[in-house]
Amino acid sequence: MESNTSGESLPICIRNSCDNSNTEDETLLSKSVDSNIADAAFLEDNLEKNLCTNSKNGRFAEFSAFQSDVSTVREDKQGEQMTMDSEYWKELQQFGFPSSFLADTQYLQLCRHVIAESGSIQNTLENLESSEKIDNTEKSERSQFPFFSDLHLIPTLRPLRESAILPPPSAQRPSSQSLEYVDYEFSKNNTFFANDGHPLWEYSESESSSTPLKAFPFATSSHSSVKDNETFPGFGNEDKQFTTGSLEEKRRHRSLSVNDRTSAEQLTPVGPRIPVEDILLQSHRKSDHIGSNFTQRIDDGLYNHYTEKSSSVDGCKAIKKRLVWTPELHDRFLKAVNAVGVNNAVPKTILYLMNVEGLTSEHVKSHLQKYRNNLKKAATKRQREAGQFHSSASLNEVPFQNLYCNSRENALSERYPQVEVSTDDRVLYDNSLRSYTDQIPDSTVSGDETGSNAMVDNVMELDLQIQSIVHLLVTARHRVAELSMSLEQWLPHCSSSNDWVRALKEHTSLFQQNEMQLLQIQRDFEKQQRELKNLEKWSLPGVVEQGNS
DNA sequence: TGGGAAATAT
DNA sequence: GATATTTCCC
Repeated sequence: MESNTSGESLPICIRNSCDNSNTEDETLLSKSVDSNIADAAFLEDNLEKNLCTNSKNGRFAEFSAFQSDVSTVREDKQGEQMTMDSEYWKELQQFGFPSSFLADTQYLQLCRHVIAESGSIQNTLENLESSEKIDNTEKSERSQFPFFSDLHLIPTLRPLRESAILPPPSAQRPSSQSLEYVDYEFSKNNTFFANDGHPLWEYSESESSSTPLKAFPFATSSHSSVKDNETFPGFGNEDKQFTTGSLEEKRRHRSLSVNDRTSAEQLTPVGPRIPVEDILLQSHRKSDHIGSNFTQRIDDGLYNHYTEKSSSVDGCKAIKKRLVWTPELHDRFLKAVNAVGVNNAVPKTILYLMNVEGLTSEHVKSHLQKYRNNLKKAATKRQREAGQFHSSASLNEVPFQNLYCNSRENALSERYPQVEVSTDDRVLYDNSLRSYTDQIPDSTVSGDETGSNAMVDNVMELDLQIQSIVHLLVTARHRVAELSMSLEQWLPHCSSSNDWVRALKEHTSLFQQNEMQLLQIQRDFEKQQRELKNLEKWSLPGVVEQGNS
């Protein structure tokens, strides 16, 4: 066997031609397995922790009890299989467990599964190593394991999460509540904090799945004092406080006390931390405002560039420099928009919320225009393609589809989809479930949005986490599969026929099967993600591209 | 002021 | 030629 196609013909992932000796190969292989396990363990850990806190918090207190119940009932089935049984999950779901929670749980189990599988491969590998069967000379000829050396594929959870699409802080205001919305930060435990450290919400005790979270209305006391831009309705000019000094401390929570216009609702508090950023100022067109001082601070990095064009005169002529919407700016913009809801977003408000020095409502206006157009475009496109996601049938048990993507298609009809999201867990789950398994009663959506503002956000956050995890899982599994494939190749050269070899082979095929599924999952997943991205961040503005004329 | 669309700049 | 922004109009 060896004679033939030696090294190179060996398919698979040979990424670097290395000439490691076999021992090295083995080591690598072994290491790879180890790291797979570690990765999986890491995932498990995180998930578990997460679930733990949740339940500790009472959010899903009833779950454990329930679960143990169910599991005993289903003792017959094998633990693992049981978890893969979508009926089981449906059942749980009907008991009111939020989808995000169930999904977390499922993934946790998947992780365990991966660990288990990795573990057995490792064992096999160990056997293999100890086995005399492996002839050193034989081994020396093939070095197909080098590729694992540089596979630090598995990213850690955190970075992934960070790169995940941030859920728009949907700002649907709870119609009847006066929760204020603020930029948040996902914390490790179950409390969410605003950027300034103010706790926004946390999982609460309420058992009802519909209101698991508790939002902390800000310390209202504080806001009144806030005064920077004060009631935002008033600020008319763009000259915000140049007194940058204060920014950092700026209370991000400036609540606008109440709404201005539309009576009603909003307490649109704050936008993001409003540090007054720096931007370059542009000299405006002829009508320059206020004199000259446009501070032009170009903050490193952050803000953008007003591309200066006519370098010549500046003050006078209508030199307006073109504002480039950097990702940072756009990000703020999105936050601001989402804080109020696209439908209520108007330049002035956004401008206020963005709190960027030097930005004018005109800038915002046009950007908003573009934004809306993009949303419409995306929505349209989406409708067209509707119905593509559910492919991979086999994955019923992996409900990672997202959430706000297909949920409430209807509501969106009114143009700005993503922001419309105002649902509760249950709804999300129903929707996602529906797409995979049809039927399942539609729960009434619109019902209560009360206090779900924060909850919705939380759900989104959790869903995001799940997405990240799925990603990790897929990657991890993929890696394991890769590993097994190479093992398979190696096997034939090991002329041995022990049980472990057989077992290994079995594992191998198993993994290959899994891999297919996973790929499918991943594909779907990515697709959804793309869609989501489209809806949510349409395209980043000029950003990077540009150059060239 | 805000929305929308034409005009420009990149 | 396609986009991103700015202007112009209502």
